[in-house]
Amino acid sequence: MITETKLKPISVIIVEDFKLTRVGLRCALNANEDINVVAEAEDAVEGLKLIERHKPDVILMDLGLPGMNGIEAMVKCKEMNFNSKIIALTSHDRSEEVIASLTSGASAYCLKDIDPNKLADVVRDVNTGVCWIDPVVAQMTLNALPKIDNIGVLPDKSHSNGCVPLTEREFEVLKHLVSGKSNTEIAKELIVSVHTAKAHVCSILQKMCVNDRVQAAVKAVKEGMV
Amino acid sequence: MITETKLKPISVIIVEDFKLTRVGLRCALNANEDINVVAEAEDAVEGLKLIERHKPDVILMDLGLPGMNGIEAMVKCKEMNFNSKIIALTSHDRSEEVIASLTSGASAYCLKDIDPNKLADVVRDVNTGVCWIDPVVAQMTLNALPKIDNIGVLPDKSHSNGCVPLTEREFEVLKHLVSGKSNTEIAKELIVSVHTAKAHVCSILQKMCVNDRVQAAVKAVKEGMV
DNA sequence: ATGTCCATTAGACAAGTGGGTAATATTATT
DNA sequence: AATAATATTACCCACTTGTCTAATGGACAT
Repeated sequence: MITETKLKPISVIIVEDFKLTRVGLRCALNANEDINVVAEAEDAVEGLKLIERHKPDVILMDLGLPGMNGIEAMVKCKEMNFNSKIIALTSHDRSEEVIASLTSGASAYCLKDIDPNKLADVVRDVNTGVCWIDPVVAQMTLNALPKIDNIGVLPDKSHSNGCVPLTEREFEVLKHLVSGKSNTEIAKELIVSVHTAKAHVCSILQKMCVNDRVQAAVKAVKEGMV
Repeated sequence: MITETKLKPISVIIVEDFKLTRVGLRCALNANEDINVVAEAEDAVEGLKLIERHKPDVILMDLGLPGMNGIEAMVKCKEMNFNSKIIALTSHDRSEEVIASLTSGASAYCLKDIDPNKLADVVRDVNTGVCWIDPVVAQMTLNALPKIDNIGVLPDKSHSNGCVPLTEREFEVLKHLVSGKSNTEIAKELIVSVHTAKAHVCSILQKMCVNDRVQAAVKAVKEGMV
């Protein structure tokens, strides 16, 4: 059963300047038991405040906002470092806007004429980490990806990163490592001895199959495990 | 759920070498009234023949096929120019594999441990043109998108590297640094002494306003200067 | 020619790093 | 109750890193 029945509902914040659209979104989403719109904002500044206060699971962000636009807002939002997923919502289908959204923190890109039920599905998907892109702009987004030599990509040697998962603690250490902290600083942060920090770093390196912390940091950033 | 009322079902072809997985996929999908698995293949060559014959709406393509691999198969498939949507299916989460799939014609990337009901949803989504990417690899895919910060869409990030520009040589060193090389290795690569390499690294750190090479590497990756 | 910037080299030094090995406590799992 | 995994600490050792001062030659501009 994937029905999220008795779990706590997905909390959502809507940032959208048109009142009518805002009401529409709220109604469409609140019609679902597993989704709960906890707040709404009509501009980015207000939105960011609400996001900071509520730390929602999912943020519906209109791109065409007055004042600070949606993309700037998403950047600031990501800087706050909650784990909120962002759905970019717009009526345009400009290529740069799509790419800019997705590289600025959005996990999904929806056009406003999306079916309300479908939108609820997207909210659920995005909440689990899925990347979802509207049909109208999907192809152009895929075309923007850097081309890689297709042949030889599959040595099928299953290993790379996923094989040995990091423990929670190691993951915590990794985050500090990526932010450029030394072992001593990491130790201080986690309130453990330097020896412990070193031990964690050491096993992180081995599990990630890299030789030093720089490689670990780069790999972590590139693969989005931060 | 969105019940696709009495329209003709979505036709699907499965290309997968493991018989058991194949059966599992077929059962999981055929359990849905609006989805109809019309054919199955256990290798790419056979798969392409079936695809040509049936012109399915959606193709489930395993990447780790014997002989011609799934990515090659997708390229050939796209060359046939039917409008079939492709879902890449694999158990790996290697970054290059994901990108290669999506640039070779796939509209979706699923790991094999996906929930069967979810897979049916993905089939429906993809059939409408959506791009859908598994949570495990979503972030790394988004990170692979080209950064576009010179367009008016994005906030003016002059702080990034604009303060003090790196020289060509330093840039060269930075690239090696990001790839995880030690000063000794960088020196060997550039055919200079270790002292030189260290000197370059030192000025890179100062120009990038960071304290150590890890921070430099992370910043370089995040801001797309590599 | 003079000054400035860059690339190169060098020696020295304090601090940090990564690899060993090994021990103990806590926590799940069986 | 026994086992396994994880977190924690410690010590030692070779090596790396980042900063410092200092020197040399090339390029480019005023």
